[in-house]
Amino acid sequence: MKKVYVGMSGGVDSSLTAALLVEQGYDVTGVYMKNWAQDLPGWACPWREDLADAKRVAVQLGIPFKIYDFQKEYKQKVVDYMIEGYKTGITPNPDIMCNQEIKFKLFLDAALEDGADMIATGHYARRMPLDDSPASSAEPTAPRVSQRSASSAPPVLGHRADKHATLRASTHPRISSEPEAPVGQFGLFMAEDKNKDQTYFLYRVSSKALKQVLFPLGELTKPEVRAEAKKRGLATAEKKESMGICFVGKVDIKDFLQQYVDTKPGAIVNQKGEEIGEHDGAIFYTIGQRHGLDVGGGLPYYVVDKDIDKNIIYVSTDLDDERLWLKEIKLTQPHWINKAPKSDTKLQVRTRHRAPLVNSTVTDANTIKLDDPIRAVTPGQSAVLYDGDRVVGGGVVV
RNA sequence: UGGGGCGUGGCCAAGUGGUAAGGCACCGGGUUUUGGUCCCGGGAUCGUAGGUUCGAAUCCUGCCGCCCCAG
Repeated sequence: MKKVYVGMSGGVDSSLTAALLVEQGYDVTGVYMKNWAQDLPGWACPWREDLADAKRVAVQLGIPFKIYDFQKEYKQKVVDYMIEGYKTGITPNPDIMCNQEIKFKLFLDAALEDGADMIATGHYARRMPLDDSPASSAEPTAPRVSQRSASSAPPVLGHRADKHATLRASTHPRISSEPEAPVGQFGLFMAEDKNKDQTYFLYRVSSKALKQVLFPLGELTKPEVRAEAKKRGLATAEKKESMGICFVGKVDIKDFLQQYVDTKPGAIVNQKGEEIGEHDGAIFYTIGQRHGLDVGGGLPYYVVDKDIDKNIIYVSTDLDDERLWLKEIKLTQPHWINKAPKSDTKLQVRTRHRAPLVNSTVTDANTIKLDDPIRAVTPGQSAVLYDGDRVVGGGVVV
């Protein structure tokens, strides 16, 4: 009987995950990962309730229950990564980091060491064995060498890319790119419920880890999960969705950062070059952002760029501002789940959770040319590439 | 202190006699396992003091403030 350790957060999804595995005959152990337990000014960390809920469900299911304390590692690998990223002017994605470093590395390793054969989580994603004929190779297009599109790249983009590349290089990037895994075994696929699919956050999971991971909810829709949980009388069946940074919760990111970073007021400059207001720290703002600028009158302003060194944020009322619509994305720290795509491979990409897929061409390991421009592609966020339902991999936007 | 114009919620801005549109910002809520986007909801008696009128933000007068022309 396979021994499976299930990450139980105290929510419906992971609760039902555990229940399903028990029913499927696995030897299930529930594990609550204690990653964050600190209150913040004006915000109480719900870890006690979450732990209690997870434990309650474990008791209902009659499975062993454990607590793994990863607070130290979570702080280092996820929170510090996030804080450092913001300091350099990018907009990091802590949840992707959390999956890479904590759930599918630390937790996996700890579980295996503890005697588990596999781990499982309540993610909406699917894992399936790949055929011998690797589905990874999409038909190669015109057999030309990857051509740089220097001409088509807007000057602004080039400038910005360089700027951020420099910034990143000066820090210690915490996202480590996995060595290319051998083709084979398992691929990561979008969930059946395209509305809840969470593969965007999982593209940095290694194929090695995928061999030992189960996603029992991959074939279910959210309403079904709710119904099934209710049918089984799980204590968390009606629990409200939790949102925000995983394990930390719905904290105001600005309030959170202010606990760790000192900032100074700076200028808000519009598309005409006029200073139209003052912000309280450029690191708090991200590309495409509209609210929080406190500048009113006429049309809404959107952040189109920022200069972290000068502490200036650039805004525009022009919805078609060229700085807001990129046709090409430059990546750093690429990570491919099974195999890197060949040059000029046609794939689909998304640059944020739940965003529609956009047809694109991977011209080389770190360049994606988009068929249609994407709004507010943001440095620090990830671009994830799909081949149909299969997650090919992706990288961090530079 | 010669002439002209303006002053509506934090900002922009409709409304010129019938009892305050709309947008932005902000706040609250919703969507969302990051940030962001998006969606819904919320606020003013109209610079001020009088007058005319059944009734005024809308007409008249004084005052205050601002802008332009006045070279």
